[in-house]
Amino acid sequence: MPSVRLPDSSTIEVPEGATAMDAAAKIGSGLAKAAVAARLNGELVDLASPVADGDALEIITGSSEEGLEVLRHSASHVLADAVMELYPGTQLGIGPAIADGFYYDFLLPGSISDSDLERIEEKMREIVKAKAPFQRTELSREEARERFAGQRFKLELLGELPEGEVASAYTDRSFIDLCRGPHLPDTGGVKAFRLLSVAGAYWRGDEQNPMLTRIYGTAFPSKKELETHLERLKEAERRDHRALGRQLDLFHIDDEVGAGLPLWHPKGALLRKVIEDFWRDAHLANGYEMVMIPHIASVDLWKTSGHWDFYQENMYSPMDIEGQEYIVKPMNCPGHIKIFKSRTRSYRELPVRWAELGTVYRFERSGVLHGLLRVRGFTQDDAHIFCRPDQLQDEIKGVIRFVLFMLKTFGFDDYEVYLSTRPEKSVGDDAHWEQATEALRLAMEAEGLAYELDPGEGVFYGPKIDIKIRDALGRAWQCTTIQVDFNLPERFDMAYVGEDNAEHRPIMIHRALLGSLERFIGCLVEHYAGAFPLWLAPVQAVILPIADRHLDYAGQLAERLTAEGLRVEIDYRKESIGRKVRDAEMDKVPYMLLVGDKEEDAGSVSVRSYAEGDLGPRPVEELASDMARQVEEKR
RNA sequence: GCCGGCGUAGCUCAGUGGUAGAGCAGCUGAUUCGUAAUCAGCAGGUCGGUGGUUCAAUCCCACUCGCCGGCUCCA
Repeated sequence: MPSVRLPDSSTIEVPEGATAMDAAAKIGSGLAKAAVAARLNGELVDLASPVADGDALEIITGSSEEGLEVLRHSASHVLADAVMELYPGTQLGIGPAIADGFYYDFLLPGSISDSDLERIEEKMREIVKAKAPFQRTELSREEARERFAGQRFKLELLGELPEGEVASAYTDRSFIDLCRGPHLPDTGGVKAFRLLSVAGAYWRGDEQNPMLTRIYGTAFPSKKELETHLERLKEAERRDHRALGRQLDLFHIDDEVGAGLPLWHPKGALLRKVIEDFWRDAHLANGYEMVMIPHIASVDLWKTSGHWDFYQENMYSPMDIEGQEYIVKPMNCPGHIKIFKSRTRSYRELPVRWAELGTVYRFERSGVLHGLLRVRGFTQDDAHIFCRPDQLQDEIKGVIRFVLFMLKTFGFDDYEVYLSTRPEKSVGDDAHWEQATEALRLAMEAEGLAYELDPGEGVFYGPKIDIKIRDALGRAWQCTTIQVDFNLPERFDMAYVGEDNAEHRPIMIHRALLGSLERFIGCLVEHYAGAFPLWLAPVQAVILPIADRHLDYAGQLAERLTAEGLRVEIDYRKESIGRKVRDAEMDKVPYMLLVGDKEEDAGSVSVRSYAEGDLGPRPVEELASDMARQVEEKR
């Protein structure tokens, strides 16, 4: 009898001609039930695959990452099966599993909307109930072309399949799809699924290609896990910075002002001030100096910098000022370069690190605007470091250390790091690009920062390190960027006088740590779900007098806390204490301070914390110093 | 920009081919209260904008602006 090896290096014997499923059943009926696929000698295969003597076998269940993928991929086939039946004449695109579910792209004869999803789900449930087996067939090119005649996208994919690779198709009921697999044994395994949305998507993500209709859905091994996931999506909605921005009165975006141009309300502006103050202090402490530049500049500057040629699609049209053309700045770098060039620089003064909260304006296509996360006018926490070649590594390392400190202070410890290389539209010679990319790579490795490669995603003048933070819905937003640039110094003919009394070209590092205040605050709001830690909260404590006769004492308390540098408000309204507490809770104020007869007599205050609820009475002095310490520690 | 959806009071949302409602917020008055909504009254909308169809449009159509989910693109 053939025997197969299991992951725990034990072996089991199976009958001649047994499949992976048979082996799973032999291990245990529970496992057989949960099994979705198998890994046979390292390769992911269907459970129907035969096993041979000496094979290494691992049973994949829906609870593993790979198992989920198989389940969702099968769900996408069920979706396509349903759509093909409901909308004859549909052209199939592709239908992969993705992070939280799956999608399938179709070119439909007509159009569908969200309201059609129910009908499609209904049909899918029918197909699931039918427990139609997923059947794998391997086809010759010719057979495949025949089977997919009329399916233009499938034929396109087929044509691109490498010669050596076998063309396989999976069928369930009368539905057939070109597919590598593996799949569940039958459609019955797709028990817990939900279609979520319909969206447009270009075939192969290219604007030149036709736009297909993409249907998104998700699937889980059990109904319970599906419910949990749907709950999570709802929770994410509650964290949405656009809703919280309104609720907490932080900002709004006004039609008449313009799309993508946020207006900061007092509380939002205060939050910004706190962040900006911290940012300035941190920069001064880290060897940076502050600079400031104007918001518009002559078109000549942008021609010299290369923006006019390489960045024009993101820039606003020139405005005429006495016959001269000016442009609203999309970046701050040329301004900082001009400051460098305002006099002769010695090698002794390098590196210079010049920082500015620089507001820039960029044209963004209307469809991409998104709350604070994607706007047309924003303030970058920008800085440019001009250094000698021998200083480059240390400077990049310093920036990496600095940014990790900043992100940590704001409570972000979950982020993704990318190294973006030369894009198609770019300036400069290959040697410099190579050198710059290498410098970034080495610095990250020296700092022990794990990263992924993002080929072709650099800026036109240089490669970059990007750090992305996720929003409530799990979408990653680029915040931090660190860019090495040999090109702008050359375009502007920058120089410093070296030890040898000759002129040398400085290297430039562009970097934004938070990215832009707008995007960063958008992420921050979602990160904390609007309940900011004490040091960031626009209103840190609200004093709630029980009755009007306690207003004097409330005033004294406010004065005492304000003297400590704390941001305090008094709720003067003639409302019940329950009401005042509720409203403060809704505003997510970190501390609610109740004062009544008892407190006034004892010189104390009853503390209710947003995070912990009723904390009981405390002496005023103790509270004041405790709060001040928390702020000091950025908690 | 593209695909699909949406736009009614400050907010959340009902509603109809015969020019509109609720709750909350707001204002006024009463209540002075102990940890998530005291009670009552009042006020508030050229139904996103423009044009068209119609005796009549918030509702139907076209265009436009904005928003939402994606795609493409980005801090």
